[in-house]
Amino acid sequence: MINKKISIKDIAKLTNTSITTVSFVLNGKGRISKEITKKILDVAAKNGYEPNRMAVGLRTGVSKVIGLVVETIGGPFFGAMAKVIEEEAEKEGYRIIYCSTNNNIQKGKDVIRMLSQQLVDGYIVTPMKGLEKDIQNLIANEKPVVLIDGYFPDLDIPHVLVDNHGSAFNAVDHLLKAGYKKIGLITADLDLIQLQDRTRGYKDALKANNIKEDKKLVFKLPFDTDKDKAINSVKAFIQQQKQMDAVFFTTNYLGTMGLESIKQLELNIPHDLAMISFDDNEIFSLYPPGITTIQQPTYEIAKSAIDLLLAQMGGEKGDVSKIKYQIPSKLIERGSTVTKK
Amino acid sequence: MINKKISIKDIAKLTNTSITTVSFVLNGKGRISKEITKKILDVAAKNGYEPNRMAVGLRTGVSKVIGLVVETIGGPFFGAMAKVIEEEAEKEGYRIIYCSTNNNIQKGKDVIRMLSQQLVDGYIVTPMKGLEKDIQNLIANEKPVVLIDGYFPDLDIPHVLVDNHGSAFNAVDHLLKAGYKKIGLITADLDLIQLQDRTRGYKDALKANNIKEDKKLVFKLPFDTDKDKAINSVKAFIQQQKQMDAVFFTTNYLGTMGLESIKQLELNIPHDLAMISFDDNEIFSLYPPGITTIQQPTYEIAKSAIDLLLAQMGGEKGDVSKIKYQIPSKLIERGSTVTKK
DNA sequence: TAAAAGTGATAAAACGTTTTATCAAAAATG
DNA sequence: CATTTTTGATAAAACGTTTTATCACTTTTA
Repeated sequence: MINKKISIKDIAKLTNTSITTVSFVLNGKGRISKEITKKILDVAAKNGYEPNRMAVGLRTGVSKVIGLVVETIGGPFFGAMAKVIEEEAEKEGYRIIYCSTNNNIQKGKDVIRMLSQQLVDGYIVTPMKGLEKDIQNLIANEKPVVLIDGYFPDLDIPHVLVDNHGSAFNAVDHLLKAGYKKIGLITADLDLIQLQDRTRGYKDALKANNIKEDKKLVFKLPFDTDKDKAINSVKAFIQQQKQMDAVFFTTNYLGTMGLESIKQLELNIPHDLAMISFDDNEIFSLYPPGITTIQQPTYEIAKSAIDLLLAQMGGEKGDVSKIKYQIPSKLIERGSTVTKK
Repeated sequence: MINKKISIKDIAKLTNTSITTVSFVLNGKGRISKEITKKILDVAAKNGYEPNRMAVGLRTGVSKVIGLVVETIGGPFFGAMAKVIEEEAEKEGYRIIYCSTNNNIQKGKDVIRMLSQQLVDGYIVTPMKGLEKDIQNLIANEKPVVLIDGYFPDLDIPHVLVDNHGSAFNAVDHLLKAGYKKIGLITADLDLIQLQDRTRGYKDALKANNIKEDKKLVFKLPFDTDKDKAINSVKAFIQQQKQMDAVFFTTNYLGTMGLESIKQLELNIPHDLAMISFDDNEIFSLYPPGITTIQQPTYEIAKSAIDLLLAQMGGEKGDVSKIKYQIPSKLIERGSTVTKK
C-alpha cells in the first residue's frame, strides 16, 4: 500500500482513456459507458487514488477548509465548541484550520490575512474591537463569515452567542431574590462587547429591583496581570468592600480566580460571601459547597454557527446578514447562593 | 481596500513586465534591475497582493500547513499544547489544521487519509494502537511525522512525551514513603501505551518497596461509560477495598472523577483516603486540601515536538527515526498526600 | 432516406504559480 | 574589432485538476 501518489493522468494511461473521461467518471459527470466507468473506478480504487486538493482548489477555487479564529483554543469553552464544529464540518467534508488571537488585535489581523490567501472557504471568528474592517473585507470578497461568542454592534454580520445580558440579569436577580443586598461585580478590563453586555445585565437587574448602583462594588481587573497579582488585587477588593455579601464574576477565568481569592481569605461561601460565575466549569460543580454558574450552551452555539456557515457555503443564497442568534443560558444553582435566612 | 484578489499576472500587466519578472522580484530570485524591482514591489504592496496558496502548493508541492491529530482538543492538556504548537509554527509561516480522533481508530485512519491528500507538509499525531500502518505510510511518502503523548513500542518514529513510567513510579514511591500501605490504582480500560507505562511504574514502585501487588487494588474503568455510571463504579470500587489507604489515578479525567466519587462517599482526604492524579489541573490545586499531582511539562513537550517537526520540514536531513524524548514530570505535592502520622 | 437528436468520448484551455531555458543587448575581453 | 561574458528580462512548460466545446458515430424522427 506504500504508493507514490497517483494522478488522474496515470489512471487515464492505465485504462487507455483520456484525462477528461477519468475526471468525469470520478465526479459522476458527463456520459461515460458502464464498462469504462467500472474499469476506471477499479483502477482508481486499487491504486488508492486521492485527488490533489491543491489542484482541485486552484481549479475550482474551493478548498474545503474552514478557518476557525478563536481567542484561545485551550480552556473548556472554546475547546468544547471546537470539537462540535470539527465534527459537524467533517460530515460535509470540510476540515478546520484554527488560529488563536489571544485577544491581540494585530494577531487577529495577521491571522485573517493569512487565512484569506484563498485557502479557506469560510470563517468562524470570535470578534474583537478593531477587526471590523478585516472581517468586512472577507465578506466583500464573498467569503461567508459567522461570528461566535461576540458581535459588532453596528454591523450586520451573522452571529451566534449566548444571551449575555439576559443571563447576567437572571444571575443577579437570582442573588437578590435569595436575599443578598450588596452585590459586587468583578469583570475584566477588556473592550469586549460580551463583557459590556454582562455588565449591563448586572446593572439592569439592580435597577429592576430598585437598588441603587454602587460604583465601589464594581471591579475591573486589568488585562494581562499575572495570576498571583490578579488574585491579590481581587483579594484586596473583596476585603475593602466589607458590606458586600455576594459577587458576580463575568467570566470563567475570573470565577476560578475569585474562588482562589476567597479561599485564601478564608471566607465561607456562601455565609460570608455568595458568588456566581459566568461559564460553568468542572471546578464549580466540585468545589464545596458548589458554585452557582451560568452555563453557556456551548453545543447549541457551536452547532448553530457551523450550520449557518455550512448553509452559506453550500450555496444558500438569501441575505444572512440579519441572522443573529442569542441563545439562552441555564442558571445552575448550587450551594454558593443558598437563600439567606 | 476592498480588493478583488490580484494575481501575479495583473501585476505584470500593471507594470509592463512579464509574469516571470514579477515572480522573480517577489521571491528575490533571478536578476532584475533596482527600478523594476521597486516598481513591482510598490504595485504589489498597493494592491495588497497575496500569493494564491493553492497555486503555490500545486506548483511546489508545499502547503505550509501542519496536521495536528489529537485525541480531543478540549481539555487542558491538549489545549495547552495546541497553543504552543500553533505559536511556534506560525513563526515559520505554517498554519495548523487540526483533527481529533476521540480514541476511535477508524476516525484516526480517516483523518490521516484526509490530511494526506497532499494538503499537509507534516504531522504531529497522538498515536493509538491500530494506526501503525497509516503512519508508516506517511513516512514512506516522505512526510515528516512526530508522535506526541504516546509512541509505538516496536517502531522507530520520533516521538516526545512525558516519562510515564518514571512519573508513576515517583508518585507511588512518594505515597509509600509518606506511610501509605495499601495503594490502589485506577486506570482506564484503553489499550494505550501511556497507561501501560504508568501502570508499570505503579507496579515497579511497589516492587522496589518490597510490597506484594494486590490485584484487587487495581481497577480498570471501562471506556465510554457515561460519567454518572463511571462515578458509581469508582465509588463501588473504593468501598469494596476497605483496607486501601491511598489511590493513584492514571489520568486527569479519572482524577477529577475520583474526586467526585470520594466527595460523594464523604471520605476525608487524606485521612480516609490519600490520592494522587496524573496531569495537573486547576481543580487539583483549588480543591481542599489540594490534590497531589504529576504535572506534565506541556510546554516542553509541545515545543520539542514542533521544533522537531519544523527541523525536518526545513530540509534537515539525517536520520531522525531514533529521536525519542522522554521528558521528566514534576510531582506537585499537596494536602492529599501528607505524611501519615 | 435525409435530417435531427442523442450518445460516448476527448482535446484543449484555464486556474496562478515556479522555474528552466533562452534571448537580446550591453559590457568586458583579447 | 570580433568574441566572449555579463546583465536584465522573458517565453513556455509544468503542477493536477475541471469544464467547455467539439467530434464521430448511432439512433431516432419526419
